[in-house]
Amino acid sequence: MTLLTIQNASQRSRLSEPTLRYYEEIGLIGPIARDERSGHRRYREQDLDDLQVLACLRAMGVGIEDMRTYQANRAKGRSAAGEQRDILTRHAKRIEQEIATLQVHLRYLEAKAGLWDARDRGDGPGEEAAASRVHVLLDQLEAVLS
Amino acid sequence: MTLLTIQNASQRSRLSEPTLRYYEEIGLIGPIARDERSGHRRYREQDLDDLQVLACLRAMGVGIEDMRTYQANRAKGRSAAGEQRDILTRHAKRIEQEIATLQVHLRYLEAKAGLWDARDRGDGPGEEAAASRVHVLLDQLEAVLS
DNA sequence: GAACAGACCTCAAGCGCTTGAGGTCAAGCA
DNA sequence: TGCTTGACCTCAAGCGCTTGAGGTCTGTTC
Repeated sequence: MTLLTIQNASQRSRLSEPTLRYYEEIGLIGPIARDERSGHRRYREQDLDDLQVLACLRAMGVGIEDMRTYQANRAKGRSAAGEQRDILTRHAKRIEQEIATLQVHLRYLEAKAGLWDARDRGDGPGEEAAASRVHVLLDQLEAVLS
Repeated sequence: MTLLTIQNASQRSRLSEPTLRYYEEIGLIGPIARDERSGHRRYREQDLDDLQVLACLRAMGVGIEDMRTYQANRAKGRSAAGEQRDILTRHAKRIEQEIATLQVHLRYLEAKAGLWDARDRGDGPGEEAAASRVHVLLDQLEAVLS
């Protein structure tokens, strides 16, 4: 049975070391075994599996409480499959929404950056005031859309 | 000159009341005038313009320090236009990246939700173990991609 | 005139981490 | 043998707000 240091566990799970300690502290993963002399954490392969799952969920913006539920259900197997699916589809919807919003923002940012660019080059008299007015309009548009 | 309560300002800027107080506290917007008797905040149209801009920036994930810079530059007009454009294009890149990542996650979530769905219906003997194995593989894939 | 509702105030704590300070432990080297 | 290095430890504070507690002010109703 291979035991991993927190550094190894961090690399393989792609979670930072403080995050690993944090997840243990709040009980998202069970207490990790310690080295007797040094008191340092030693992770088992089993722990790594758990971390892998948590890392995925986190990457998708799943909140701590949902992670907790998901982990608990994982142990139950088939009987809790429905709830697992619900958690995931709920987040899939959130992400779809988020993508749509970001795409609006992106268009806005590009338009606006273009404006400052024109202003930077200073395209003639009256340009300054006109650009300023367009800025305000764009901001208002964005406020309505967001 | 119309003066607005914090509630009105919140509605029109789409920033929560605590956020308005917070932005004032950290100096993102200048100190807001107060009603003499009650001590309640009274927002001017000028303040609303500032809030509008901040709301846009925030909606796009621009950090506080960049907001501060952006606001300061706004007052300078043409001379700081280059820096304004930089802030915006920098964030545009971030958002593009974010969209790409989210799209990967979305595909992953859908695949995974489908798996739990199959497991829920229980498609026969041996299915349980097989699904479990696929779960682990998917998690690893996601860990690499994210 | 007293009681109530509603909008506002300030202050403190919570979220999910990250960052930093300050200290311990274990191994390698002069 | 003492000294350095590096990986680890714990604890506290910071991020950008949000939420909640507890109190004040103003206006309305009985």
